[in-house]
Amino acid sequence: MTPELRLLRSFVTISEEGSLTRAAARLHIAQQSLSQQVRTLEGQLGAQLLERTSRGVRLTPVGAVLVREARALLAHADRATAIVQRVAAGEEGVLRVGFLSSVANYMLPPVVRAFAERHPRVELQTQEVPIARLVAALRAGELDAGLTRPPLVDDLATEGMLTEPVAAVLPAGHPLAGRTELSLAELADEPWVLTPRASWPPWHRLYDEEFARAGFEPRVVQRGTSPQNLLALVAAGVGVTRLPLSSRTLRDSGVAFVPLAGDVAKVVLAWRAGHAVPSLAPFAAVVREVARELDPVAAG
Amino acid sequence: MTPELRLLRSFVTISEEGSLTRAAARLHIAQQSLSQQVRTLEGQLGAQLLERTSRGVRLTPVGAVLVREARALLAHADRATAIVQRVAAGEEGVLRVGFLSSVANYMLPPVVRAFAERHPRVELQTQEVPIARLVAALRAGELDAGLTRPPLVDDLATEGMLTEPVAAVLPAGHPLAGRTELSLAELADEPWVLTPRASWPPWHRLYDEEFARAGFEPRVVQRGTSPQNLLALVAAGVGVTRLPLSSRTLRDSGVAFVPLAGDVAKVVLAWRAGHAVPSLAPFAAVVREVARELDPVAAG
DNA sequence: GACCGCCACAGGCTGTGCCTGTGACAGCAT
DNA sequence: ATGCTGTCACAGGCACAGCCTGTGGCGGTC
Repeated sequence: MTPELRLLRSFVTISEEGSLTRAAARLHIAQQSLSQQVRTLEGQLGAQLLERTSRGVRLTPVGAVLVREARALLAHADRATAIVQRVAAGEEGVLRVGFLSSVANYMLPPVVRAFAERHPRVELQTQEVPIARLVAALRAGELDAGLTRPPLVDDLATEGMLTEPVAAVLPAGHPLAGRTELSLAELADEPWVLTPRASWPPWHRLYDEEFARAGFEPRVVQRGTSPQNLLALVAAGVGVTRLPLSSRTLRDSGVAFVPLAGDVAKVVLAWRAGHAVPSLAPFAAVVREVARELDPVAAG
Repeated sequence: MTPELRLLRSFVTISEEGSLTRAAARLHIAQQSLSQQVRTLEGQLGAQLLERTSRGVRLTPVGAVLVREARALLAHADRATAIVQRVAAGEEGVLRVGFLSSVANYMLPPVVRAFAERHPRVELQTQEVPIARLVAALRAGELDAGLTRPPLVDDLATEGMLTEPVAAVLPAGHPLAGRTELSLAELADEPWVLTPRASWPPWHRLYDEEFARAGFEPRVVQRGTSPQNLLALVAAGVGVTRLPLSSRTLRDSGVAFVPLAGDVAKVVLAWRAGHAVPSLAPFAAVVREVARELDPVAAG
């Protein structure tokens, strides 16, 4: 029968004090209770642990071994609870974060670097995932958080991290490519390339509203599944599209980015509502900070 | 606050069963009690450990870490109690045994060999010590046992291990050296060499009685502190002495051993009364066995 | 829509483990 | 010698931790 840690702790104290009376005082219990604890311990281990004298107690050989083992075990227990508490505090463990391509391209490197510096004991596992898979993985608990773009779904909680300008993307030689700014309405008659509606319906419902507000319904000549894909189609002259200005870095030739006046895109941190893992809070703090550095005005 | 092992054991069971109800059944307690234990655990660690669903429970990330740590800790605890119990059973540990010279010369090697074979996990520390130091070391707890010769003192417990013949030891050319047997009385007029009375008074009081029974008081011409010493004096022709027959092996020239009819010497295992260490019992068993092999008739 | 299995809440009981009071014993000083 | 002071052990009483039973809400399933 394995004794409880409490009994072991008492016994170690007794061995340190060499006296039940003094040990009891240190443990804030009565000497009689401690005497009883020792008897329990001796019963559980089936061996005499103390030699009782009229001037205190002395360890028997078995008692000495028990003290040695108990010390090690108690130290182990303290270490174990410390680990658990660090994990609970989000200071240690694993955090799995999915990034949307159009967010990863400029936020992933600084976020990873800053987080590794701030929280070296947390292993940050990142991956670039399409929106539908990201949402599914969050819901299934396969990812702990995602840096993505709204709108999402009700059962995911979100926190806005960044608001950034949106640009029209035109083939390099397009008549409007030289403009410093455009309104969406000016692109009413252009052929459009957009992502497939099925890739993430909530986005497309938002697009529908925005196009409707601009007074037209875009003529979609082709669908592309990723920003890179869309940029390639634009560069090939298939049509125009609309992307966050930061997507500029994804392609350096054949396309022109012209800011769309008043048009903004948000980046949010998303996680399963009610299932925030402990290290999510520190992570969110780091992302907020990185966002501030990327654009001190627009962040938040 | 460090949880008790009982709570950790319960939690590991819960993680194995994935359900409070089933785990409670396995632990032979009510589901409600187990639920309460988990709440206690969560309170002590300051973190949610389980995700309660309508179809069981699932570990939170912190809970998973706790299970991992708890498993390791519980295994450690089991190992520790096993060690203590082995020590308590005398199957492991250290045993310090003092041997008298006149016992060590023929018993130490077979005892050490047999004990090492029988109890490989007990470290047997042996040393050859004069009788007075042996008794003092036993009383002080510096030795756990001694293989020695009676009489000793009241506060040492003893168990007879061997009874062996005693011989007169004569210089090689002595007129009686050719005899196959002698009585003590026949040596009444010889010059004697014996150990100093102060080396161990109880022995000398016994010698006094025995010499008195033989009808004389020996004329001691010189004192020698060890069997080897006495043998050297006899070989030098200084006088005769009396030793266990087994002391023959201590010197192979210049002396003759002639058995003394009816005279026997005992070897006893001695230890501090009431302070027998656990591995003493196995040790005594081995000594008994070795004694039987040394002399199947006289042992005991 | 009723049933079944899950977990949580509430209240009562029991036994573990605490306390106080007391005794035996050894060492020490008077 | 004889009390005095320290030690630990024994015995009895009490309180609360931790168990039980009864009950309710909630999701999934038939």
